[in-house]
Amino acid sequence: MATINDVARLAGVGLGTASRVISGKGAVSAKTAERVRRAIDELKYRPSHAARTLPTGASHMIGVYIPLLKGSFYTPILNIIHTELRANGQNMVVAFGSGNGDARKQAMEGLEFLIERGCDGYLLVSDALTEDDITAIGAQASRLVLLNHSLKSIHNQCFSADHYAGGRLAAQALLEMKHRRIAVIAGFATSRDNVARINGFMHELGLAGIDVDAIPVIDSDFSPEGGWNSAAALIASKHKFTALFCANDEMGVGALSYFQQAGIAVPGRI
Amino acid sequence: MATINDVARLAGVGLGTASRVISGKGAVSAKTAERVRRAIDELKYRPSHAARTLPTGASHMIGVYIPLLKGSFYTPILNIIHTELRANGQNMVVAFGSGNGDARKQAMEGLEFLIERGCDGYLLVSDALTEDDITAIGAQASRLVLLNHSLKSIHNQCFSADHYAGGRLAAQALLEMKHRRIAVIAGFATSRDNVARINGFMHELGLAGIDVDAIPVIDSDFSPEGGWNSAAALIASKHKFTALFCANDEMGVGALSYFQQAGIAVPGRI
DNA sequence: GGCGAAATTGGTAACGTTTCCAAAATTCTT
DNA sequence: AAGAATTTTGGAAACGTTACCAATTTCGCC
Repeated sequence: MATINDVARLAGVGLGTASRVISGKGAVSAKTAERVRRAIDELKYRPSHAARTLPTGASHMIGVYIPLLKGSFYTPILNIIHTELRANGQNMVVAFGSGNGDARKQAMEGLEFLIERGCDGYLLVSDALTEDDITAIGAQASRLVLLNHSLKSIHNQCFSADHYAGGRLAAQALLEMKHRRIAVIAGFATSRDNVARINGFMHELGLAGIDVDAIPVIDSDFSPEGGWNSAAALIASKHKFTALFCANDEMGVGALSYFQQAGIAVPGRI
Repeated sequence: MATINDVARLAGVGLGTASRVISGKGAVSAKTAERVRRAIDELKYRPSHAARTLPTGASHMIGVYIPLLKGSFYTPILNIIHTELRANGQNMVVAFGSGNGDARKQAMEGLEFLIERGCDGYLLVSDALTEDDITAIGAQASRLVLLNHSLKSIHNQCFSADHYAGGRLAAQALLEMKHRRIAVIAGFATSRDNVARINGFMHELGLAGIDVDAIPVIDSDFSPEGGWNSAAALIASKHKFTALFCANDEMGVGALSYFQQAGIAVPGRI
């Protein structure tokens, strides 16, 4: 691979001048710049990313952690992050959850892996991290952004959707359609997202005078299979309901699939 | 950030010795190694990835290009690549297709982007590249692996599923179930995958004595929406068929969705 | 205890950039 | 035309690591 030295020699200029042309920083006369550019083309020169990182300290890589690459939740997020990063000349280095251990352990493993690589910044989509974890990564905490989670110590580096409001909106939609007998398929009971959505949903139903304690709620796992099984369980339980709230799309799809197989029309009977 | 020099000084050893302990290459006495390790802990030392890359030339990053992050085809591939890479201490740097321009242009843009970063190797999932493109990247061609495509000049760096055989297997499955009137929803007519699958499928039907020219084939686009529309078009066309072959899962899902909405039982009528 | 062999150690020279500073060349001003 | 001001240029030093070589220490053996 040709280096900047080769370029400088071929162009008959000094090292500094070649560097200025390549990086575009600092003035160079038009004539000289042209000569350097010709040398670059001739040698098919490409700057070494690693060598550039060393004196400047900027790696132009952003590490992104996603709990898992599956389903309809994280994938579009990853897609958008990638597009935005690339438009700004940044690289995306990714780490997904390993699937072993609890969510917090996986997230920290992923983050550590990314930190090893010396990224300029870190983008974590996970609500499992705690204040202790932030302390543990020390100075790197200042280059960390959290999505879908909020921690006091870095609260202005945290960005979330308002899941509580989401739950309320879902409830309002069903209430507007005059539904009063409503069933719920919830996600993991330990998931903050889930708890917030369900709470918001119930709160709104309560305001409408519905007895929320009588609402059948099945705790599931955010997966299509979980939605399928939960829908089956709801039907088997003989509870009567005209509408169903699922805490995420995946379970909604699973439930729809069960209803179709069971010959229950949606929309129609539910 | 602490450097290897800080570690060496604190441990009271030479630079070379510290390097040997950290990289694990070369013999160091147990006593000394322990001293160095304590210094590492105390300083929370982390080797700089970029500095390491410079003398060795190995960046420990593998660039992966995927045409798009959507649907059920590429995502699991990406997932598996990630798992395997990480288990070997490698990083995955990803580039997705931009969505602008033809597939070949996008793939080359993605590859160029990755090459800029100086990865150790490149993994491209794309059947759009040509021999000219391989020539264009010069020496980097030796560190390129192609998935789902094959080019003569680097044929031992190419790995593909046998789409023709896949089409044949699909046909055999339907024939075994005694289907004789079969419809087809194909993918992009320009897609090699699609052409191979359809050809394999038709070949097998031909062997079974079915008039393949009479088979209704609708060219679509591999998307659920395309499958939906094509299924609708097939039904509207009044062709009679008891089985349907879709060139990929996405279109299959779209077709199923249409049939459900149209009240056509699957399995049952189709 | 002394010798040779082997193991361990320290430090210099890369790796390919950027950043600076001083020197040289050019332009402007009078 | 001379001097001052400005622009352009070249090259040394630094970034943090690894690889190598030479020097030192340790060990085994008679």
